[in-house]
Amino acid sequence: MDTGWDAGGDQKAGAARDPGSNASARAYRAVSDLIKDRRLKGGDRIVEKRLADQLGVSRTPLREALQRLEGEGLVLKSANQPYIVRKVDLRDYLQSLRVRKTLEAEAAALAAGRVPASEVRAVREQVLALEKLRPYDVHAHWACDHRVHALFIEACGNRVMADILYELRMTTRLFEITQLADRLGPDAREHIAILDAIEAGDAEGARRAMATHAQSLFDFAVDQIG
Amino acid sequence: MDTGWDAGGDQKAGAARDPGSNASARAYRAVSDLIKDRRLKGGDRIVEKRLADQLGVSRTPLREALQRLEGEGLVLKSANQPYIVRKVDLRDYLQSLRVRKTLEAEAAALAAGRVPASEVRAVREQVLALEKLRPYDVHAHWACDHRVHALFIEACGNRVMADILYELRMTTRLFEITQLADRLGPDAREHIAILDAIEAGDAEGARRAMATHAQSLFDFAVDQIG
DNA sequence: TGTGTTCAAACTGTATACACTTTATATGCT
DNA sequence: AGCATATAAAGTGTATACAGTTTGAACACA
Repeated sequence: MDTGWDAGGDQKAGAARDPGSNASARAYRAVSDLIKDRRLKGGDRIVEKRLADQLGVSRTPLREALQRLEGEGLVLKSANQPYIVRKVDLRDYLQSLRVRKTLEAEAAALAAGRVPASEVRAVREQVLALEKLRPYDVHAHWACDHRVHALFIEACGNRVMADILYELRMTTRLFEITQLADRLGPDAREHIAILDAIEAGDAEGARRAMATHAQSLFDFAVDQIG
Repeated sequence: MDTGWDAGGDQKAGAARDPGSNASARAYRAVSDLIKDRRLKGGDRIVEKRLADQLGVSRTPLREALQRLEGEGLVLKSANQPYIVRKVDLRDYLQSLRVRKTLEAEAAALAAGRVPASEVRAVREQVLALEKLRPYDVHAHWACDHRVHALFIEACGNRVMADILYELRMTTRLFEITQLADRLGPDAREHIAILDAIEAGDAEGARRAMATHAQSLFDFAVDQIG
C-alpha cells in the first residue's frame, strides 16, 4: 500500500520528488512543461547532462523522456546531434489551423446538445469575465480558451478525435504569436457563438461557428506576419 | 499472450549494420515493422532483454525505440510493467474511421485537380489489376489501398494533415479485420470513384466519394462483428 | 482442494563507464 | 591576417552493472 508520502529527505535542485512516479516520468513531465511554458524555446538545443542534472536525474531517464517527446513531435533530433526543441513556424501554424478548422468544427457539431446547459453557462460566464479582466493576463486568456474548446472536444464522444485535437492545439499554442491581447475581443465573441450553438443543440451552427473561429485565427496570423 | 516468438533465425544478422544509422534507429524501425507486420500482435508483452538480443542491440537503444513508439501510440506501458503492443479494438477502429471520414475527405477535396492525370491513371490501372488478381493476395490489397490513399494525401498540400492521416491509417490497419477479401470489390469500386473525381478536379465529388468509402468500411466492420 | 506465505528467478529502472562523434581551441604555415 | 591542421574539450551513443519490483513456483497449513 502506497501511503503517498514517505519522508524522502533529499529533493534535488527544485525538482520535487513526485511520489509514485519514476525518474523517467518525472523527466517527461518536467521537460514537457518547460517546453509548454516556453522556458525552453523553439530551436533551443538540449544538452543532456546539463538538463539531467538540473532535473535531478541521470541521462538515461531524461533521454527516454526526450524520445517520447520526439514521438509526440515536441522535440527533434538527427544522428549525433543534440535534441532541438520544436520550432513552430508560420507554415506549421497555418496548416495546423486548417486541420483544426475541419476537425474541431466536426467535434463541435457532434457535441451540440450533448453538454448540460449549466456547464455551458458556467463556461460562458468565464468568457465574459475574462473579457473584462484588467490588466490583461495571458495565462488567463490561454486557460479560458482551453476551457471553451475542451468543453466540446470532450463532449464529442470520440477519444481518437479528441486526442488529435489536443495535440494540434499544443502545436498552435507553441507558435509565437504577437499581440495576443488583440485577440481578446474576437475570441470572446467567437467563443460565445460556439457555446450558444452547442447549448441550443444546433449542430450545423456549432460547426459553422467553430470554422469561423479557426478562420479568424488564421487571418489574424497572416495579418500579423504578412 | 507472451511473445517470444520462434527463433526467426538471422534477425540479428539481417538487421546488421545498416550504415549511417545507429542502434536506436535500427531498433525503432525493426520493432515498428514487427508491429505493422503483426509478428508482434496487439496485447503482446515485450520482454526487453529477449527482444534486444534478437535485434542484436542492448536494452538501452531498444528502450529508447520503445519510448518513441509509445509517443506514437504503437505500444503502451505502465510503471514497472512490460511494454505492451497496442491492441486496436472495434471502438478504436470505428472512431478512427470516423475521423478519417472527415479529414481524409477534406484531403481528397484539396487534392482534386492537383494530381497529374498520368499518375491518376497509373494508380487506376493498379486498382483494376488487383481486382482481377488470382489468387487473392492480402499484401497486394494493402499495397494498392495505400497507393490510392497516399496519392491524394500527398497532393493535399498540407503536411500536418498528411501526417495525421498516415497515423490514423496505421491504427485502422492494425485492427484485425476478418474476411478482408470481401472488401476487394467494394474497395475497387470506391477507389475508382475517388480517383475519377480527383482527376476531374471535382473537389466536392472527391470529398463525397471518400466519405462514402469511409462509411462503407465502417458499415462493413459493424456487419462483420455485430 | 484451496489459500496464504516465502523465496528465487525474471524483469524493469537507473546510474555510470567508456567508446565514438562533433565542436571549439590552439597552432603552424603561407 | 587568413586558412588549414592538430588537439583538447564537450557531447552523444551504447553496454553493462546493480538496485528495486514483480511474478511465479514451492511449500505449509487448514
